Amino acid sequence: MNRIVFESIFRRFDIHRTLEQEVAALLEHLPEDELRHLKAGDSLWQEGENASSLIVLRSGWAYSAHYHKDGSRQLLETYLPGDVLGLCQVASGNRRTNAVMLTDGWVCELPHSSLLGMFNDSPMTTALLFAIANQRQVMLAERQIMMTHRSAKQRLAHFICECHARLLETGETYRDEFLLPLTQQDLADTLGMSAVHVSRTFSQLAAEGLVQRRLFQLIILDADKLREVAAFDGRYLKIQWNEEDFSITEQ
Amino acid sequence: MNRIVFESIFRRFDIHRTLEQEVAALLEHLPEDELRHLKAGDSLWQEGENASSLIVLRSGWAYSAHYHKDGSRQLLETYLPGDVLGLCQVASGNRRTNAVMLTDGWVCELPHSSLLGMFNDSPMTTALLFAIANQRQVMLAERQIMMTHRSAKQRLAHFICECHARLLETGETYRDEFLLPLTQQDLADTLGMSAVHVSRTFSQLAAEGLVQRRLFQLIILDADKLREVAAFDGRYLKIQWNEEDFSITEQ
DNA sequence: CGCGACTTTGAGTCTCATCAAGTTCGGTGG
DNA sequence: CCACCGAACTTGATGAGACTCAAAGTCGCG
Repeated sequence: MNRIVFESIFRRFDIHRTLEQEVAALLEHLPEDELRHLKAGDSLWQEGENASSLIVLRSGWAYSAHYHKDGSRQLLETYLPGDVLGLCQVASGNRRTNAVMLTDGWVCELPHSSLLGMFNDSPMTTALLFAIANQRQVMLAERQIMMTHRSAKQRLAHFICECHARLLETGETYRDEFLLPLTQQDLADTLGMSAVHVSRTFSQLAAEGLVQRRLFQLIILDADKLREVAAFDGRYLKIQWNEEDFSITEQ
Repeated sequence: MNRIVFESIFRRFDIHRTLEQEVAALLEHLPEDELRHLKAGDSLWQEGENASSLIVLRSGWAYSAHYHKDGSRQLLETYLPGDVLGLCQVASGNRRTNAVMLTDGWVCELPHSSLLGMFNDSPMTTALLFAIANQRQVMLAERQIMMTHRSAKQRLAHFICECHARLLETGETYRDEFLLPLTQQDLADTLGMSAVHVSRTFSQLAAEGLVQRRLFQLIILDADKLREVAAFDGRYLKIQWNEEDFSITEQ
C-alpha cells in the first residue's frame, strides 16, 4: 500500500480530524509502493521527457535545472527530504527541466493515473495537492522578489535561511547546523551569481560572524542576525490551511 | 449564470468533446455574475487581506506587486485580458501581494465557495484549474530564468515578446503592435532594473530597429530578430493538455 | 602520494545604479 | 489659443557591485 506517499503529503498539514478515513479509502486504489534508492548525480527526469508520475523524495536532496544554449545553467528549485516533485508537470505532461539527485536518497513514485483517480474520489486530497502546488509557486515568487534589487550577500543569506527553515519545518534538523550539499557553483547557478562571487560572499558572511561553512557542513552562528541581513520572513513557507472552508465541501 | 467565467477559463483549451455537458452541469451551482467596471489604478486586492474569490479579467491590464520595507517595489505578475487572477491564494486564503488595475477594465468574481463545489462535482474542471495554476508557475519559472544571467536588453526584449505572444494567443491583437500600458518605472520594477536604464535600453532596441515605443503604443519592427535577441521560445506559454490521460478518469 | 573537484584570492573590466539636470507632451485653466 | 503644470521620459557623469580570467591553495579519495 502506498502509505509512504500519503504520509509525506499529509505530514505537512495539521489535519487530523477528517483525514483518517479518507486516506484509508484512497489507499485501496493505489498501486504498490516502490521505494527506489538513488545515488548522488542520478537523474530523476530529463528535459523533454514525458511526465507520467509524481516523485516523493523520502530522503536526500535534489534540484531541477534549466540549461541554456550557451551551456550555462539555472537551478530552479531545490528539493529537500519530504518534498513532492513534479506537481507542475501533471497538467502539461512533459518535463521542461532536468532533475538530478544532489545526494544519495530514496524516492517513491506516484503515477499520474492514480492522481486522477484522486480527483474523482477525494476533494480533500485534491485540495491538499492544490495547496502544495501553490506553495511551490509562492516559493518561486519569493525567490523572484529576492533575486532582484538584492545584493549577493542578501541573496545567499536568504537562501541559507530558507533551507534552514524548511529543514526545521520537516524535522530534518533541530539545530542551527545542517548539511548543505550544493557546491558553490550550484549555489551560483541558483542565485544567479558567479561561483567566484559566492566564495567571496561566504567569506564576507563568515567575517561578520553569521555563518561558517566547512566542506558541505553549514553552521549558522547567529540566526537572528542572518535573518535580519537576509530580510527573511519565513511565513511564506507555511502552508495555511483554511479547514473550515474545505470541510464545508467535505460532507 | 456564470457563463462568463467559464468562457474565460475554457477558451484557453482546445477541448470540445466532453466539455459541453460538464459545463452545463456546473452552471447550476454557480452564483449570478457580477461584471464590475474598474478604473486604472483601482485596487483588486491588498496584501494581508483575506482571499475569498478568484477574479477573471475580462478586459484591461493589471499587475500584482510586492512592496519592500524600503519603499521599492517588485512587480510579480502582469495580467492581461482573459487571465484568471488569484489562483495561488485559493489554498492559503490570504493575499501576499497587492493587485492593481493598469487600465480601465471589466472584472468578474468567482467565489472560492463555488470552486470547492467544483472539486466535488467535476474532476475535469479541477484538472483544468490545476493546469491554469501550473501555467502561472511555469511563467514564473521562465521569468526567473530570464532574470538571472541575462542582460537588461535581453530581459526587456523577452518581456515584450512574452506580452506580444500572450496577446496573440488570446486574440487581443493580430499585429506586431499593441498598447503596453506600463510606465518605464513599472517595467523597471518588473524586470529588476532602474527606470533610467529601461529608457536607455529602449533607445538601444530602437536604434537597432527592433521596436519603437511612442507614448504607450509599442510597435515591434522586427519580431524575429527581437525573439532572437531575447532568446524567446514561446512554447512555455502553451498549455499542453493531455486529453487521453484525463479522459480515462472522466468516465 | 597524487589526482581531480572544489574553493580561495588577485587584478582588471563592464554593466548597471544613482544622482542630477533637462526635455517632451498631454491636460488644465485663464 | 496660450501658458503653465506635472508626469513621464531622456541624457550625462560618476561609482559600486559583480563578472571574467587566471593562478594558487585545500581536501577527500583512490
